[in-house]
Amino acid sequence: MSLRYALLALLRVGPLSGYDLQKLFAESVGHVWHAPDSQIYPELKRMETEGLIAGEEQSRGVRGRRRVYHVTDGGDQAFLEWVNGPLEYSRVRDPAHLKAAYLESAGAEARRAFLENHARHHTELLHRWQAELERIRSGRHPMLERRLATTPQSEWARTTAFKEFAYEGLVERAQTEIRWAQRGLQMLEDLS
Amino acid sequence: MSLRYALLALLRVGPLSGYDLQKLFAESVGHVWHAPDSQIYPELKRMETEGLIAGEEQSRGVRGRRRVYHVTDGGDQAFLEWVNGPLEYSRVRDPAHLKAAYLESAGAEARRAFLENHARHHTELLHRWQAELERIRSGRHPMLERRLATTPQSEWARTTAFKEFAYEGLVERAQTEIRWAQRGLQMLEDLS
DNA sequence: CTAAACATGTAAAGCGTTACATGATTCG
DNA sequence: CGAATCATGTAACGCTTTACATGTTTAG
Repeated sequence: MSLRYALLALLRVGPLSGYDLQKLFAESVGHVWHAPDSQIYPELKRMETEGLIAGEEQSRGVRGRRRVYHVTDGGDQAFLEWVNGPLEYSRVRDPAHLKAAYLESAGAEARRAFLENHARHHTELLHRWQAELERIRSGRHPMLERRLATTPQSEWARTTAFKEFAYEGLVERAQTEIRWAQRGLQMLEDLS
Repeated sequence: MSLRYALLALLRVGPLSGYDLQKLFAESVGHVWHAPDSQIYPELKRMETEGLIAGEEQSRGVRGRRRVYHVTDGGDQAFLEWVNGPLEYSRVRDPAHLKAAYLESAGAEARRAFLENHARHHTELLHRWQAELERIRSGRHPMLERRLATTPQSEWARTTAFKEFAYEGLVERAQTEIRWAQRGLQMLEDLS
């Protein structure tokens, strides 16, 4: 349900084809909301039939074609309703902590592997998010640049601040997970 | 895919009916993996046809019946493969941080409401998990008690330690989210 | 006798994943 | 001319949610 708002957020900055959108998606919103192409194209179609976006068919070379979408007034309104509306939190469903709770049934090797993997996984995320933060702070973020180009200069600080803030939250979360896993590894040593 | 392992974890301690399981589920594993009854009953059936568990029909009063399930050798093995196997992390999909990244498009009121709600939501989770931790530490946890009853005393410390550890991770995560939201509220003041 | 608790599901719809499928264009 | 990139999907399957659906037993 959030996918369409992620797509609208990108399209609100300017018209894009499904392909461009998908590329841009991967290196911006995709960091907080993954979606494969096979989900993006059908969703764009659905959004068009619902009147949130409109597409124009363009030709590319002799036989090539691409469909460039832009946000309609309805889509803009839907986006604003989403950002201004309440967020519903989904139920807890946490494979890592579920497994952690039953780790005593695992072998010594599997316990260590689990915790090391947890630390590794979140370290990768941490790096990704730190790099993203760096790009935002240094003004080298592709989507943010496009975004600021259509934003009054008086709003630049605010716009950047919210982007930074979002990624800071992700960085802190990753750090918390890494600390937890490392404390777990320490615990394994203490227990043996 | 984790649901069945959560169910197996409970059943491995001792046979239970779908109803008992569902009640126990809500106050133990349900804290890290939510599932409604309408998902539990069909899953039990599927697990039975796959040979992971076996059910015995019991009568209750004149017309009443209940099906009591126990774990088969195959189910036990499947559970051990799960705890000993690698955990696959799902792709990032984070509604709260997605929205946070576009908060500058929201009105001042909606921004504050979002962050306050985020803090409130995670404060509730924090309380739930702290209470759970307290029950684990004081030996008043229903599932853990049943569990320890079938565990050699030499393993009690270890078993309890892993449960504590899992919930500590959840507590720390909730605290991180609350701190983040509160820093965001501070940021709103600073920006205005 | 009535409410709460016991007991067990079905059906439909939505979202997401994975695998499959195809073709055009541009650059070197 | 071949590889990379551009461009767009379909199909099948699985998990989750929500709503609906029904009946029994026990305690007060």
